[in-house]
Amino acid sequence: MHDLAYFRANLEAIRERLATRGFVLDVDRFVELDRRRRAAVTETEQLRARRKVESAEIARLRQAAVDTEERQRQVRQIGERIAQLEENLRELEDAFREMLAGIPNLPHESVPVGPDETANVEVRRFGEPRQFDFAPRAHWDLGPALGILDLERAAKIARTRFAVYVGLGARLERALINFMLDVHTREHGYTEVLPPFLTNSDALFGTGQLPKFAQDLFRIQDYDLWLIPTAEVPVTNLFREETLEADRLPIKLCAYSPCFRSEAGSYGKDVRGIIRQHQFQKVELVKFCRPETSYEELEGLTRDAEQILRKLGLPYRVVALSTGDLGFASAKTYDIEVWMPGQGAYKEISSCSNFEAFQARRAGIRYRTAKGKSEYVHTLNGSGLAVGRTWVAIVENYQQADGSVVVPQALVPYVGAERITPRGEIA
RNA sequence: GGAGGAAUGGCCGAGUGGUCGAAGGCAGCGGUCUUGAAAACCGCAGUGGUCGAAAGGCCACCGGGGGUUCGAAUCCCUCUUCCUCCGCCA
Repeated sequence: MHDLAYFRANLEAIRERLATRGFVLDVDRFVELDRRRRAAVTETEQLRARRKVESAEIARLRQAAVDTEERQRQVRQIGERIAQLEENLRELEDAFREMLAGIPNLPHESVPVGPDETANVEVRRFGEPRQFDFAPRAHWDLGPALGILDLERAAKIARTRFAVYVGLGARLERALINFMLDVHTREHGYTEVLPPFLTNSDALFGTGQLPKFAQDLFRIQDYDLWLIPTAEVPVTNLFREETLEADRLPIKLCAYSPCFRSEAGSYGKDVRGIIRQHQFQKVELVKFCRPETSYEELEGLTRDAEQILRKLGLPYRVVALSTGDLGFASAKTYDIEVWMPGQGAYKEISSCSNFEAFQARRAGIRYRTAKGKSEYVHTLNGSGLAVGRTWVAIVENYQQADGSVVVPQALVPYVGAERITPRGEIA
């Protein structure tokens, strides 16, 4: 959500800026809606002011024992007129708010301008893709062969795009979650939270998933509850409609959660394996900070996420998304992409964004400045990391010619094994 | 799930139909006094919207939504949250 006064005062510049991310702002419609809405507000309020005065007059007259029947009748008519105007105003407000809530954030000035992901800019790289002396296999071959991943039974009990992890496969997933949480809490200063995995509509509006992206979510029947698509939603909304003390900032939280996405419209994309699932596990990093430090905090948050890959010895690169590839609420985003030998490509494993005050305005998250004024915080988040994709990266990068997988050193204490070999836990 | 009670400004707490945006206290800010501070005293102080160049008006907000009324913090309905008791449960 944009700041209304700022938005009105800079319409043309904003229209041009939004165009770089492929959003067409209907300036005429905005101006017209805003004009009509304000006219309705003025008219309604003037009538309300009149009713107030008249009512006070009635009170006075009645104390003086004067008959007020006729006056009451007149004021009743004013009241009826107000009710009509209020209904009209409500419609205008709804239309206006809906339009405003559907406008994406403005890209930060440092974001490369371009129409789509082809304009993304690589900012750094870590490690080199390993040279195999055999043909590396993809995880959808390795997993079932090792008996650690069962997609067929998952489809039977749920549907396609779900997975069952078995034996050391399940253990590896759990090990990664604990490893990531330990690194972020012990070494990077984040506080761990374990939030609800379902949230209400208000929370999803706050972070920007609603109203525009309802089709990407799973909804619970008969309740105003949805399965979270990311822990960003419950964690960012922790402080919804709250004013934080400035000396508490920045607040750094991390959370493990499963994430649920309908993946509507992604037919034919990443259909094999577990790259794209309806349910996956993720450790999320979330920050609340003062506006003047948010870009510094974005660099730090991205480094924190990268650190997991470094410790695991997985090659990756960091990419600055172009204006055309930015998510709805983001002002700037770095994607971290890990090397996947089975697919011969770098695949997104984390997305780290600064939302500036866009989410804070929607969710009403403020802080009190030194002068005592309350202002909106900046919010940031990033995956630290997507656990399922990290699982894939380990299996594919650490595979051996005999089909086994060597466990990265940093993870051995968590997995309790140095190597994953077929065990046949479930036939 | 059932029965009762509660929800007022940063905090505490008055207020059951008519200048109540809301007494009082605490905390906050400015000032007087003081070498300085404290105390005391005086004053200022909420959020959002809207009109206005500004000064300043006006409107809304007493947990959320709806209703009754000329007029609602006050009455009615409903929802939410918290507390007490019963039931159930991990």
